[in-house]
Amino acid sequence: MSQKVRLETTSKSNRKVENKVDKPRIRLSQQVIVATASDLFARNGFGATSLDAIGEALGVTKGALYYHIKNKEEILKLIFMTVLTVSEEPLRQIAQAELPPAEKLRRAIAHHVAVAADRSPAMTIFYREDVHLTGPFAREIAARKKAYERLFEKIVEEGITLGVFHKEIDPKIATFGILGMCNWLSQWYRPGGTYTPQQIAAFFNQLASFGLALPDASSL
Amino acid sequence: MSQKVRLETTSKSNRKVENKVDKPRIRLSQQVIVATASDLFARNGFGATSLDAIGEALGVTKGALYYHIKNKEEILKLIFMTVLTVSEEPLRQIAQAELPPAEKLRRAIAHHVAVAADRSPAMTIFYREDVHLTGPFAREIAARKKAYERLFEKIVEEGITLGVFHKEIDPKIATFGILGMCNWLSQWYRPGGTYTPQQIAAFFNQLASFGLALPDASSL
Amino acid sequence: MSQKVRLETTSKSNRKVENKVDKPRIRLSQQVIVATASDLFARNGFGATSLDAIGEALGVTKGALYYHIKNKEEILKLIFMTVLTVSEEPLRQIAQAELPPAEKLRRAIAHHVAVAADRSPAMTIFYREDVHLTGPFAREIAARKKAYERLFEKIVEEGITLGVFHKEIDPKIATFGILGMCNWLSQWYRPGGTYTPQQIAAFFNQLASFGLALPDASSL
Amino acid sequence: MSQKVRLETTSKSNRKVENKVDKPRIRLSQQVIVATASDLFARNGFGATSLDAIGEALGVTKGALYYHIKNKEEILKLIFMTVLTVSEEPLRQIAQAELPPAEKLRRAIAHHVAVAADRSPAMTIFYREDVHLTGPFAREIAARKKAYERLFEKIVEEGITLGVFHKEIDPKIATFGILGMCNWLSQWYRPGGTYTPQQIAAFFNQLASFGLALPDASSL
DNA sequence: TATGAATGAGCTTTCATTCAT
DNA sequence: AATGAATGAAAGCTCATTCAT
Repeated sequence: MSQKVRLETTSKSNRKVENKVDKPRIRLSQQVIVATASDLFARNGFGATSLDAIGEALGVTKGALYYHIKNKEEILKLIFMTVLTVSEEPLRQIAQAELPPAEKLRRAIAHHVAVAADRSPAMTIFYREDVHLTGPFAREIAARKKAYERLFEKIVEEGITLGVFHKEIDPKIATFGILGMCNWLSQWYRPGGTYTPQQIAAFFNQLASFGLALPDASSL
Repeated sequence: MSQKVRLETTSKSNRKVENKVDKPRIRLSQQVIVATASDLFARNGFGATSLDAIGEALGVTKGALYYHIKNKEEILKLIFMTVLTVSEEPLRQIAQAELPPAEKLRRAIAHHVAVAADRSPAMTIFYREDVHLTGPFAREIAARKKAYERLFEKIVEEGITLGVFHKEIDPKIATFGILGMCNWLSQWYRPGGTYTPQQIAAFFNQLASFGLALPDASSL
Repeated sequence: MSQKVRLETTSKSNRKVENKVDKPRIRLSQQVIVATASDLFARNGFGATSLDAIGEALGVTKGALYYHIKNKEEILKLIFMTVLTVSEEPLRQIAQAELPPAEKLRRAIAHHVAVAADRSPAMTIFYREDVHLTGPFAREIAARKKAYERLFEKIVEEGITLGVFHKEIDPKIATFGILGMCNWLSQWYRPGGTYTPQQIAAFFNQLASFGLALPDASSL
Repeated sequence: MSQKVRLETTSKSNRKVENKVDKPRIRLSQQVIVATASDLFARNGFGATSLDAIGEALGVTKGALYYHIKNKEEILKLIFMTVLTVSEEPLRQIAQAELPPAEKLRRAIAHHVAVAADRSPAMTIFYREDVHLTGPFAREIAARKKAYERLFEKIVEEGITLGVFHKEIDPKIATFGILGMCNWLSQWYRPGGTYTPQQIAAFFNQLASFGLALPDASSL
């Protein structure tokens, strides 16, 4: 008469218990959280990823996350910071180096493609979820993003000034074109595909430097 | 003497009243809703845009929206359909035309840039919010997106086959590069900027066809 | 470029248009509304039946309904009134008639079964949706329902007083039992089933009057 | 001097505080929720009972409920399961026992009345709110309800076959009659009334077995 | 450190009702 | 008489955040 009734619908608590079994139970930390969240944000979107989901993926309750992060937006901020951290310095080095512009461009593309390829989820988020940043941080990111683009642009300008790049193409537009080419990776690149990031970078450099058209195709 | 005290109680109601004044009060319809929603989705993201916000932007209650649309996702679907509708057919025409590949490529780029510039918010949404589509519609969109890319790719392949395009660049990667170049517009293009979409398209065609490097830059 | 995009999801307005075709377009009136609503309320519940649904079933917009009824609750009220109107008077006649109690009971059961069978939806609503009545009307219905039961009860009491019914069974409980037996029809009766309402009434009278047990089953 | 100003900002919070005083503040759990919801559903109907109302009755926010239940329908499902769980097994035992049919019937009625009286709100819901069940669960309940009725029916058939029950009454109709008699309890039974469930069951058995009419009322 | 439990704000959606046309 | 359109209130549900344990 007072028998417990149990529905077949796995209740919330049940689900948690079951999952705990197969989770590796890695030591929780900001880094681990950010890494896991990156994957989820990239796959499902920032807004559509709940802290519950992140916690579940990590084998902890969402409450535990707050021990390591201030709030959800902080995770996003950390992702943006990561992207900039790994991107900025190397490009600055390349831009400042004593090299011919064509070589600079080649290296810049290689660098950018490399980052985009091996930080794929973070990169996806970087260019998709910027609307969710607010306040001064949003402005900082926007500024640094612009600065990054400017470094690229300068390489192009340098090439034009030195007379090795076509001066008919506006350097800003060219830069946007090349960056777009690279950033678009996040829409289609999957690790383990036909080509390595290095090969892709080589193709892109070929395209950006010499174009598709064969030089002797004079009649075109 | 009997001064009215004004509290900081978020003057939501006030705001509404004020807004009504300057709203054109356009006749509500599916099209108008989709247009307004496009702007908001592009600016703030699909998930972060509430129906309340769309209603407010239109000067109606959110309830009124439901007289014209089935639900929030339908708005998104309509945006996706719009993008495909205006994109597909023209590209198909170009791809099938009796033209040299280089000219096809030039036209394809011009077409794609025109659409991306013309329908900037819709395009932004198209490539950013696809995660929010579900079910068969999501699959349909994915398939048609792929088909669109394939049309582009075929132009490149044709150029290679006919011996007018470099055969060193993988056609798939080249396509992704060119499409990325164009699609990236949605991240930086603003109507009324320095260049018209036509000029931008010309630059991109120049870049994709001949590259930045001057042909006589033999020492590279 | 400004082509209209149309989704395959039949929009609200579309649906309406399509339906209008096959509707007989009966002259709208309170009676017709109540009849249609009865079916829907009985099938789906009062709360789960929208005025939209009623309108659709009638081939008109819900707004049109308000020309004939004050509001949704009035429809419910009318249904309750109908049930009482067709039930009360005949039972009163039977109760007051100059007949032996057993015959009165037989007729009362026949009457009640007949009403329950041929006003099946209304009856279902009568005993299921009373919670949705409010105010004085709710009280009135409750009172008349009780009065109806009382008429039945009096027949039983009369039988006991006259020494033709078992005095061991409390007349109130017996009445509830018999009424329950009949009212339960609304849960299982479907027109066109194995038995006619008359036959069912006969079975019920047999059961209520003589029971299942055979009289000579003395050893039981 | 620096008095805090208190505005008349809809004292919602106040109201809550007041309520909290007289609420027992029982430990929240699925069981408690289901119990409270049963009362409210029975009294006001499933559709007309909001989760807000359930929460208020329990002294918690509606959000808190979702920690323990998946959604509103799950509460309903649990109620249905409870009814079946406490009903089925005992009746099965009775039906299978080595007993004369009349005794089986007596016990079956006693069992059914006991459950209906004991779980009055749940029983009310069981027979009133089945329209709100959907999908496979709805089908399962319907099937088990039918199976339960079938058990009853078999007892009647057995009595007829063994020659101890009237063969003039269709066993299916008799079963519906008897079950209706019992189920109707939920419409009028209140704990602490004149009779105990056991007494009511005895009356019903008397009625169903021997009827109201005195055997020597030969002239009927 | 982590959990279980709860809050409160916000969201999408539904719907009875109203009203200009 | 009837429609199209809109309102506003309420509902179910989700989720970031908090906090006692």
